[in-house]
Amino acid sequence: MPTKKKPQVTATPARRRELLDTAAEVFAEQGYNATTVRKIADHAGMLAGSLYYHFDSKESMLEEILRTFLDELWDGYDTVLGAELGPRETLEALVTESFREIDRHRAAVAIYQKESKQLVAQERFAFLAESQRKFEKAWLSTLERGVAAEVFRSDLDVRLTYRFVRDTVWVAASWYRPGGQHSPEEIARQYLSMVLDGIAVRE
Amino acid sequence: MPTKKKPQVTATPARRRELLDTAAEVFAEQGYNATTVRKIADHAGMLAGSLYYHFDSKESMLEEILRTFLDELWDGYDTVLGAELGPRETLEALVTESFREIDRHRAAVAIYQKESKQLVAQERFAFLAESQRKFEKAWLSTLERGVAAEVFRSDLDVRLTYRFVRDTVWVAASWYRPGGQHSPEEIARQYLSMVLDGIAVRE
DNA sequence: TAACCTACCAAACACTTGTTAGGGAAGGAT
DNA sequence: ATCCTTCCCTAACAAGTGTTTGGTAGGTTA
Repeated sequence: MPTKKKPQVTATPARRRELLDTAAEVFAEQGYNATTVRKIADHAGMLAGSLYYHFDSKESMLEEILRTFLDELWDGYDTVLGAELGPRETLEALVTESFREIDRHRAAVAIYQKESKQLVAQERFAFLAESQRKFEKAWLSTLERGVAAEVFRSDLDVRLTYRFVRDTVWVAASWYRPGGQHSPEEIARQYLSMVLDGIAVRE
Repeated sequence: MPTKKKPQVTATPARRRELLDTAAEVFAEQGYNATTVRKIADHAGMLAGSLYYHFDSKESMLEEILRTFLDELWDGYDTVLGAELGPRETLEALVTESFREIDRHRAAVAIYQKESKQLVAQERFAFLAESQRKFEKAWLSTLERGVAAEVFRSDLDVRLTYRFVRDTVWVAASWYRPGGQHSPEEIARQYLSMVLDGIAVRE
C-alpha cells in the first residue's frame, strides 16, 4: 500500500487558490503570527481543521503565497532586464513594473514587507534571501550604469539611493488600494518624477 | 486598607527603563506577537513572571515604549515647527530631526512601523492615531506652503509626495544601525539631496 | 447498486501563551 | 534585632494555539 494520497498536490487548484487569496488578505491585515488558522477558516466559511485537507500547515500557506508572488514578480523583472534598455529607461520600467505588481499582489507584498526579515532566517524561506540578492544586484547595477553613463548623479551614495528607492516603492503597498483614484502607472509616473527630478523648483 | 501598592508607578525608573529597552529590541527583532514574555525575560536574565513585578502586562510594555518614543519625537518636531522657518528649511529640519530620532529610538521606530496599523484600532492605542493626524498635518502644510511659495513643484500630487517622503524616512529604521558608517545627519543630507533635486543629472 | 472520491465537519490532542499567587533572599531603616 | 521594601523565583492557571483523527454528505464513476 503506497503512502496516503496528497490532495494538496493534485486537487483542483481553483479552491486552493481561492483559499490562499483569503489567507493572504488576513495575513496582510492582521500579521502572520496574529492570524490564527481559525480566523482564516472563518473568512473562508469553514472550520479550522478543514484547511488541512488543502494544506499541510499554516506555514506552507505562507510559503506558497510568497513563492507565487515572487515567481510572478521575477517574470516581470526578467523581461525588463532582458530588454537591454538604457539605465534611466530600465529604472523607469522597474519602478512601473513594481507598482503593477503591488496592484496585482497587494496582500502578498504587504506580507513580504512585514515578515520577510524574520522569515529569511528559516531555511524553508531561504528563497527569500536569494530573491533579495537578485533584487539588489539588479537595482545596484542599474544605478551604477546610470552613474557611469552620466545620466544619474555621481555625488550620491549608490547604496543609500538604492535603499531609498527600494523602500519607497514597496512600502506603497501599505497604503495602496486597488481601484483608488490613482492607477499603478500614474503612481509610478509621479514617483519617478519625484525621484529623478526632485520636488524643488529649478531655477 | 488601601489597594495594593503599584510598584509600576513609583519604582525606581532605572531598572524599568532597562527592561523596556530590552523588550523594545526583542519586539523590533521578532515582532510583537511573535515575542513571548518568556523571551523578553530571557534577554533580561530573569523569569517570565518576574516581569509582572514591574509591568501590568505585555501590552502595557508596548504602550509605554511607543508613548516614550512619540513624546520625544514631538518634542523635536514642535521645536522645528515653532521656529517658523521657510518651507524648504522646515522640510530639511523635519527630515534631519526624523533621522536623529531613528538614531535614538531605532527599536521603537521599527515597532511603530510594523505594528501601528493594527494597534491603532484598539482604543488603548488611540494616541497613535492622534499622532498620525498631527504628523500628516505638519508635513502636508509644509509641502503646501512650499508650493505656494514656489519653492516646491506644483505639478506633483502633494498627498502622494507626502506619503513617499514619510515612508522613505521612517522605513530607514529597518536597515539603519547606529554606529554605522553614516551618521543620521549624513543620511539626512543625502536623502534631502535626492528628494529635493532628484537623482537625474541636470542639463 | 456499489464503490469511490472530494470537501468538509466534530471533537479532541499536546503544547504554548499571558498572567497570577505565594514565598523568600538581600539589604536598608528603625 | 526587627521590620519593611525591593526584586526576583517557583509553580501553577485558564485560554488559545496549530494540528490530527475519524466520520460523513453528496456527487462521480464502474
